Amino acid sequence: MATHDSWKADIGTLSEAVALDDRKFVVALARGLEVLRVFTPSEGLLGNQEIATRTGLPKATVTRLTYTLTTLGYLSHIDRLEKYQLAPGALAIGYSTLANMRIRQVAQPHMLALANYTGASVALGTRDRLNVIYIEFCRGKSASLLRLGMGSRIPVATTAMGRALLAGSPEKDRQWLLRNIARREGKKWPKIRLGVERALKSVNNRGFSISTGEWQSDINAVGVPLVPSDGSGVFAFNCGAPTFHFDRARLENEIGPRLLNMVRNIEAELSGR
Amino acid sequence: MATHDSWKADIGTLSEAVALDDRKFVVALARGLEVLRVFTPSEGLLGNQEIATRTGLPKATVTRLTYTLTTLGYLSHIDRLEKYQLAPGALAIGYSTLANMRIRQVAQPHMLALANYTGASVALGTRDRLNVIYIEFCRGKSASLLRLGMGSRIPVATTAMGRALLAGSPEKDRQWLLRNIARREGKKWPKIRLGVERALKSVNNRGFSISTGEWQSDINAVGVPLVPSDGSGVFAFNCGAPTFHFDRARLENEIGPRLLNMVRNIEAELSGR
DNA sequence: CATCTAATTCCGCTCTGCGAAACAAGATTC
DNA sequence: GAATCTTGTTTCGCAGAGCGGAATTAGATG
Repeated sequence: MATHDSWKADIGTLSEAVALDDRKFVVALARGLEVLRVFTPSEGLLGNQEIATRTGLPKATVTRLTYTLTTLGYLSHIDRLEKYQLAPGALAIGYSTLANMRIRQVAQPHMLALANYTGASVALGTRDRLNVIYIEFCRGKSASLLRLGMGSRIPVATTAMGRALLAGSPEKDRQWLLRNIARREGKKWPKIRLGVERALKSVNNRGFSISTGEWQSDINAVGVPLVPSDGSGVFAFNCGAPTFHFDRARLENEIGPRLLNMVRNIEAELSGR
Repeated sequence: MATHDSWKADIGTLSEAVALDDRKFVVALARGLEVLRVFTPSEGLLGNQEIATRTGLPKATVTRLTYTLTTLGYLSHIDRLEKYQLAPGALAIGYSTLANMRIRQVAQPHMLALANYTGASVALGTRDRLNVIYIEFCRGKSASLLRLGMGSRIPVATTAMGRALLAGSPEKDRQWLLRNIARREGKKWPKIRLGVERALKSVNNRGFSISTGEWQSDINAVGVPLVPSDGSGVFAFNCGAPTFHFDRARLENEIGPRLLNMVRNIEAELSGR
């Protein structure tokens, strides 16, 4: 096998590292998708060279892949800069994904109600690789600083929502995730680990996780996992606001239980009918 | 070459039909992406068989592709139903795409202002294949019936925004689009064509296109194209409301010019600084 | 004009990806 | 409970798609 297998390190959807010498695995497809993945919200314009170094693929291969992706409308080429950017085709797939998450429609009104009542922001998210992605978001009055919204990516290990997702994931996924986060965080891991373990216990005991300024120093939040019985995935909600608005006591005694209650209602509505 | 090339008919990004026997074209990648595309907002759960018939690919091939996509986190398998659905990985790519469209950030406040002032909904969209996709949306007070929002797909030929996009596209793309729409619409085409041609003239003369109930019988709207000078694509705005709110005269004399003015401002802001 | 750097093209080789057909696993019917 | 659907997986030999090192082109820079 070739030497360009850096993406191995980063798969993380399935429950265990795969045998990648697998006869069923279509490498060309994986590589093409990997090219799309190197475009991130912060890195939106890339040339073939940059793509090549970032993916570890040889230049010639990248040329072919970008050519194909451009032909199909997933990338577009900015002639003036000799760079590529993601094109609407990539959007279309994302929107189809979003449209098929019934949980969003069901959850939205509940989230809105809670956001209005508490004045905080309420979000619904799920996990992709080592990130959490918001798939629905209700801005509270005190939204203030928070530069978040749908599509935002936040870390797994230091946020209330991320920790709730961890708690809701099957054991194998959780192990895999923690292993990889540990590797990435290096020295910071021991401290992070403590927070995670405390949060997992908290979810088991009280139903919600807490993060007090562990990600953004001025934001406190609670999180609750939701695993729909139809097996459609693992989700989590959070409710967060600036620290001066939610102190720890209020988080534990009021907001946490309230968010939990909301999730119970959504859960019932999802499986009922 | 194999007989499974239905997707040829549907490419539509580049300026002219490609030589697909091209040595540079990675077929396996194209096929894998085609598998993702058969999942639409209305068809969110598909089994291998269904995917095979919809794409025209042989079963064995589909098995391999779905296996790969699942491994990578773009599809997830619902065991209970023996079906696949789009997974968060697909979302992530879409969000990265959105995040890199500077036009959204720039346009948003302007759109909001116009929506508030007119009471109508204002949207920003771009094209993917034969559809228009909303990438930003401001709901007006009179939003009422309109079941739209970000990610909505609307037709090209019968909507104000679609027609504005047509007007803003390079000649070759426009030709290609019209040819394909004609083919799809069949008998209805002659009538649709008239509306399109009138709209193209209208954009040239007055700067905006109009659709009065030609898509949704109770919605009137105007549209204005915007082609940023950085070559990042072709976009269009619309401003629409129920017919009783926007009669034709008001559309032509007030809303159209106002939307056009808004777009000029956005354009200036985009290229300036 | 020489010297960068980035993108594309060439081209021969290899191993990937292909797909018909066989196989497996449930459901349904009679 | 044998026979017949339907849907998904696996096998396996072959063809040629995709690969990637190296050469080439195209622009920018000094």
